[in-house]
Amino acid sequence: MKSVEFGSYIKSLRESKNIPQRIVAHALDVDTSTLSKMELGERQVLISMIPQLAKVLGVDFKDLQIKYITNKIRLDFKGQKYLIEALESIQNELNKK
Amino acid sequence: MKSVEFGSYIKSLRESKNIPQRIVAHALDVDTSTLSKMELGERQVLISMIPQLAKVLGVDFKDLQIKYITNKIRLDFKGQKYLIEALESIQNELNKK
DNA sequence: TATATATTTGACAAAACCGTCTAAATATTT
DNA sequence: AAATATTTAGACGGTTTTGTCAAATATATA
Repeated sequence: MKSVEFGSYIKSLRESKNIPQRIVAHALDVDTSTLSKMELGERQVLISMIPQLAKVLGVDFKDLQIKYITNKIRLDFKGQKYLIEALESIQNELNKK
Repeated sequence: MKSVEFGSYIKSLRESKNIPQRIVAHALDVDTSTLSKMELGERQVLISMIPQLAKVLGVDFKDLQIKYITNKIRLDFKGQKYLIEALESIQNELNKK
């Protein structure tokens, strides 16, 4: 599956700071080929990579995690009629705890 | 990965109505072996199956979709620090549209 | 109990997905 | 323009996931 969205986001972040893939790839412990594919949406960015990614890109971890999650939910459940209700339901559940 | 939650839910639904796997499997166009594994969490239930599933099990589609989505989000993002904020963010976005 | 029905299991091949390697393509610097 | 650095693409083997088949278990019924 080609998802692109989050990949192109981190790519634009990286480019805006003039960091070569070499550096980011090393921080994620993959090679530049894999990172390139992640940026182009041909490989998944794992949620476990968000901490290292935020660090090496010099952005706020919180913001990046939120970006990642919202993007994933948008993608996974695009067009599902009761997504809003589902989000409310899980929020209620989380607020209780 | 063994996720179980939603699988055992539809299994209990099916059993409470005394519907054999044969019927449900046919509605989903898989064989009973696959359905058995879905119920036991050894195969994924696809979101695209929810309509047929609701119909054959005689339950409300809305409720079942919500159940599916909440379960998946809980599973995918368990332990992520800013999940609540991400949910709020995507809700804002959806309410605007 | 014997028989039929339902469910689960394990083996299997097909498909999807992964990260790496190599080399080509592209961009940047000197 | 040449040299260097960066990014992308394709091929590859390895791993994971998939659905089916056939056999093994479990459950229900005559």
